[in-house]
Amino acid sequence: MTSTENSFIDFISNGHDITNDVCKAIESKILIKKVKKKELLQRKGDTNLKAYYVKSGLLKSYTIDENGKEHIFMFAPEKWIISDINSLAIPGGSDLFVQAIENTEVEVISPEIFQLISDDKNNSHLKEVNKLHRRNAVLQKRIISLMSQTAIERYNDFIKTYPGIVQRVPQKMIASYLGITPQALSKSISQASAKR
Amino acid sequence: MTSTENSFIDFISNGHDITNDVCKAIESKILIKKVKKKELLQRKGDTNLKAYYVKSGLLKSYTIDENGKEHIFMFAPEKWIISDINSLAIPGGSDLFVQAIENTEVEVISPEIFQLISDDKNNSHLKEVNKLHRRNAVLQKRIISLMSQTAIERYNDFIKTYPGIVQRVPQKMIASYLGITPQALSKSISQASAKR
DNA sequence: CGATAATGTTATCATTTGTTAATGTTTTGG
DNA sequence: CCAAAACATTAACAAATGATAACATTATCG
Repeated sequence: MTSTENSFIDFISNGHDITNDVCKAIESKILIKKVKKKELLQRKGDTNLKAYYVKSGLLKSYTIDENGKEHIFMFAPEKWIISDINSLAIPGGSDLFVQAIENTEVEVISPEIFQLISDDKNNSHLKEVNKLHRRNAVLQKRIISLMSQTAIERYNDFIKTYPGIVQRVPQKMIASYLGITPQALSKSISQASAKR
Repeated sequence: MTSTENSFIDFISNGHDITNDVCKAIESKILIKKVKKKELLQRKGDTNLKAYYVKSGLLKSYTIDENGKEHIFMFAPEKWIISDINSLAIPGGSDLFVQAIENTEVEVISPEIFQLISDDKNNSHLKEVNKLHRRNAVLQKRIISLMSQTAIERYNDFIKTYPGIVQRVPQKMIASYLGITPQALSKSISQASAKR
């Protein structure tokens, strides 16, 4: 990855050997989309799942439980990919909503594009698998964190894990990400700073 | 998968087109290991990571937090694969311990075996990726569950997700999986049954 | 079998987090 | 700039969960 990476092709080219043919085939299928703040890219239950490479702006993926409460699954700032492609392998469509927090420009990546990459014999598939493993590891860490840490501890970890995001999203979203109410987070933060 | 699947080869052959050569190469590298109850297959921090296909018995993977409390990440009964192969992509070695709950027979799968599968051009790599996506989806569901459900709700889900396991593991392990103390689970269960 | 360890239950009290509501502040968009 | 919406904070009380301890039950293994 160069420091100027700003496209899905750059993103996956990192460490991959992608043939020029495949590269062009992919580029021809990638769609650029601009979404405004609060606009939805994907709804829970959607079956035509896509992935989104964020060129600029900020997205979130989240679920809404039976009580109508929102739970953010992840944030995706510039150069991140957000998707619920998982759900391709699962009946019932997407579990998640994807919505723009800021005005955002994304590259829309359809499942067929992943297919192209996988079909490219010159490409080292291990890299793709490796990325899935990394994602897996992130999820694993988060589960363990949810089971073993208190909300304020998770908050402090969050700040380290997503530097800069705290400044860009309302605190209630961070609470949602942490799995607690905005009130509880506000309380925790003020108590924690009072101790110092 | 046939209903008599009882090996890693059977497991990955499901839906894959594996050449006979690769198949034999894999088989020659798979090691069968018997572990007794409470025996450790892997320790936190281990760098020579393996995956384990469970032929019989029952394994758990777990972490131990700063307070010495155990948090179970997953259970693996017969025909499941347990691994922290994720951590291959992450510095610092494994996050998890893997230990036998019952006397267990496993096939030890080293990373090079995954390499063999990935290098087999006749094999549809998408299937491998698909499995990772499924695993991903499971983790995702669990995170959402941890954020949005109460302990007793997670317990009821657990019973559905892992039928039969409730009978095979001590309740305190289920508590650990759910992210609560054994006492809290005992309380929750008795309260829930009292309401009926 | 019998001693020991492991597990499950119950109880009490503390802590964390949730719920609801009120209020003040900030942001947004016309 | 102004009105409305979104957000943050605080408070009082409820509910869930944790910590600790005591005790009962069950499993293990020599």
